[in-house]
Amino acid sequence: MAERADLRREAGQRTRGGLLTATLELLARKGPEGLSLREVTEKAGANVAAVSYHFGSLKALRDAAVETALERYLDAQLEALARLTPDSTLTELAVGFARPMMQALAAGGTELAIIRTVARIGIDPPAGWGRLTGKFEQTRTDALRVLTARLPGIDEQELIFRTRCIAGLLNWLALAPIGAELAAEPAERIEHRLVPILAGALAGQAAPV
Amino acid sequence: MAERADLRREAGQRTRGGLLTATLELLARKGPEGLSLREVTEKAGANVAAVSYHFGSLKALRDAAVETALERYLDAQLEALARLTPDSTLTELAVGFARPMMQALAAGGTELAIIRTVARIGIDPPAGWGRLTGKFEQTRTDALRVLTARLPGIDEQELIFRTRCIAGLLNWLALAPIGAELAAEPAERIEHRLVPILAGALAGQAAPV
DNA sequence: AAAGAAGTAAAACAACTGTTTGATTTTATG
DNA sequence: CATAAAATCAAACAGTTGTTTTACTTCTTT
Repeated sequence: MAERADLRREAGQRTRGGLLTATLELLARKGPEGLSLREVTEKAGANVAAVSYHFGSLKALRDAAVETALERYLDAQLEALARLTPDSTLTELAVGFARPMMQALAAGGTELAIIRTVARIGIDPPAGWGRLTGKFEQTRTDALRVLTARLPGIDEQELIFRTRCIAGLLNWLALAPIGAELAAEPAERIEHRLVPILAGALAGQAAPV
Repeated sequence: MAERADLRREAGQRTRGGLLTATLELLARKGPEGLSLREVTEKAGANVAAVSYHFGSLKALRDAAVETALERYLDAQLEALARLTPDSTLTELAVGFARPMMQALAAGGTELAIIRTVARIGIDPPAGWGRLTGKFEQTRTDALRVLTARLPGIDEQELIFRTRCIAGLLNWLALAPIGAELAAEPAERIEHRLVPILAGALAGQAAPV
């Protein structure tokens, strides 16, 4: 029977998925280097051989988990940026960048694990971003459309740099203790505090006040 | 003879110091978790037992290296902030924060290793900052003096948060590839690009433009 | 010159790492 | 029901980890 075959496959995919989520959480906590085979399998309730069986190696499992995390985050990011129009403000752009990160920070659990992993690989990026390069660059062009309209006269290269700066700041908040402190507050208040900072960084401040 | 005794001690302190700087560079490259005993000793040209002999354990060596790095960086930071006066501008404050990090980024070598280590422990801070807590808080009060004067009407708690944000951004630049790209440019140009971003983040931008 | 402290060095230690093997169980299909 | 594929499991693999032990050299002091 075909349905029973699917059930069997589901059972197989269950330990496979368990390994992925366990890896995700450990990645977020200890980073790519600190990932241990026994830790992963114990957390997932699976045998050590399951990693070789389902993924081939621990490194392959790690890469798969990282790619999963990055794609989920990029999708959330692109969705938030899709609301931008040609005459969106810098503040709205900042919201588009901050919201996915902040929501995950407030949610905790797997969501938090994902953005932490994304932030970690922002420090030590894997050799090839593979098929996610497109989505990644898409976020940049989305941002650039608003920035060139709101900040004419500033070099496009410079605008890209500022975009990467605020992304870096958000990544830092995902990893460092200050982000955890921030996450204790209600989500809307987080955004209210953070967005002016991001928008200010994007706009820059040339003259001394 | 006393001079000969000193020479002997110098020989002892030489391998001790070699272990420290080797640890520093490896910490900067692989982080606190990725530190390996054999790697350290080979890089320092010392025997594995030297670590136990001089520091007691690898963890103790790591802590000693971290403390050394943090103190050197805090001293540089405090020196830069000491130039601030009651009527310094936000830009000058941003310079005070950015300059030590940027100079080290451009210098490379041990200087770079130090700020990378400092940035890493910003993510995973050791349990007790120990005797460095004072210097650490000093940087915050130095910044606060300028901020409260230039940005009246903003909550002091919020100003501290913004200070930590720009420090986080600088830490991110020390670790992530974007920082390495930035470091390829001449030092004065780096500052010229970075300071407006930091000052803008400190000032914030409340209303949509 | 003898005794002793300070530092170095090679080897062995148990505990861990990721991976593989072979047997066993579970499930789907004939 | 029988057969074969899919999945799980305990056990063992070789390699690495940090630490300790022991012997040895080097230098200082008496």
